[in-house]
Amino acid sequence: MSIYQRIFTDIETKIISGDWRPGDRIPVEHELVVEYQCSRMTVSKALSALAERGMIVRRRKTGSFVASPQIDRTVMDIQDISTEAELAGHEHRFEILARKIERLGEAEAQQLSEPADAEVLRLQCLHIVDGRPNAIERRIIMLDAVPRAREESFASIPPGKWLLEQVPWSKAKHVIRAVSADTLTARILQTERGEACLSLIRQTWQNGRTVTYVEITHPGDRFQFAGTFHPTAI
Amino acid sequence: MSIYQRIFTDIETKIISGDWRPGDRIPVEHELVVEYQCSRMTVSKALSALAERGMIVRRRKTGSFVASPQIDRTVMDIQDISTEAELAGHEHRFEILARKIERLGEAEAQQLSEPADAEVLRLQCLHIVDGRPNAIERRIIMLDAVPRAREESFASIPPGKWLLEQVPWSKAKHVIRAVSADTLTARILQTERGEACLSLIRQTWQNGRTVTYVEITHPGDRFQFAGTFHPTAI
DNA sequence: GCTCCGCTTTTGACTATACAAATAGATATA
DNA sequence: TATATCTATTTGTATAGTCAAAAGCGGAGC
Repeated sequence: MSIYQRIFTDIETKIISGDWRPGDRIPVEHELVVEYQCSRMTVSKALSALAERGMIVRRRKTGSFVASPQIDRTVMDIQDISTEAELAGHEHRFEILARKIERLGEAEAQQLSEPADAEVLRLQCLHIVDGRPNAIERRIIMLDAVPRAREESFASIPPGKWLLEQVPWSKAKHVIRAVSADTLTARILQTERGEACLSLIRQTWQNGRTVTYVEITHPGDRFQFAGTFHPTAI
Repeated sequence: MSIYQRIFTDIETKIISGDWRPGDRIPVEHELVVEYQCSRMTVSKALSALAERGMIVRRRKTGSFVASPQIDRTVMDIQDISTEAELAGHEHRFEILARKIERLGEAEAQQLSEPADAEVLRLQCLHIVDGRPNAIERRIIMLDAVPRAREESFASIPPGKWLLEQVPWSKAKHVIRAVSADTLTARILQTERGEACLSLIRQTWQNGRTVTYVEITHPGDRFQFAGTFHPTAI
């Protein structure tokens, strides 16, 4: 493994593991030169690669810092709902519909590849944009991975945003599907039973352990994902 | 603009414009050193950046070549349907349901930001995977951008794949939605009217001109998009 | 014909150095 | 006090080289 790859993965590991958190300053190039006994060019190459991936930001004179996670730059701009709505200039609020601590059932445990008796926090949350229901969020938070969730009421901060602050820079897997609204979902989203809904499922890991599993269901007539692929801009 | 940025964008432009096509060999580092009057490191930096973006592949001894387009590495792995099905080990075939040359209507022209009287090839194509309808593809090809489409019957090659060969490395915009199947769509996809369907709309440009506009509608129970975000692997 | 060996080309990784640009913070000036 | 200027730090870009690894190619030997 080359030196710059080692520097890259070492720093990436520290960020992904939560050892270094967003805003933390990472060693300046000169310090890494000493640590790895290599030239500044080599360090610079590793840091530039990290910067291009959006994991760190670099500023002259002040140094390099762990960036704020964006959940996903590779799978379109799927941010947490509240941030997304605010950026688009919409008014966003949310309601916690259900919140309970349980143990994982057999089927779910298998689906998440987690032990069947793991303690989880199960949340149901309704997102309302400009006064209309925009999404229903069904979430499982693994309590052994995020013990602080046990005391969090999510009264003032939506679960997705809260988790981003607690567990930054994790791995995630996404699935996007179209599903028909069942009776309950339709009632909550104030739409028709059978209405086409866009469903985003995301499972998030940190250090190989599942952190959260969430399904976000949007009414098809009020939501879409968009992404522009422009190869330009270096 | 720095030298390596100039090299990067110069080559990118040649690829995006179709000047250099997939498989074409691009000048070796030494030639670019002479052309741009710079050091090899600078050339190497530009070419490595292009390689990391997947636009070129580099091989020792043989040189660097324009890569085959993947449509989109940034917006999940949305390839053309036949390639995708084959990779997953499924049997794929397709039927052209309709093929006619028309002029763009007023509404469509506005939607595509193209002149209202532009000549287009309008296609409707059914994709069948493992014997079941998997997608209906409604496509518009701008004939001034791809004149050769006028003579192509698409009997043996699906339109998406054919276009990839004709117009490699373009810009694209994607929208993913959930829609309810109308009567016609439901009949073609052999599903129920009102059934949730996953719709992918893609508009593709080259040199600022629309090349094609396509809506691919999948039955919700037979299709999903999946993407894993793994920050690892340099 | 076939296999193995060495030559050559091309990329990959790295060093040591240089200068430029940005800018936070200290200092000097009005 | 407010503003302008200087300075030191850190990153950004570039040079001119070295050595290494991969791999195509041709020739020697069988």
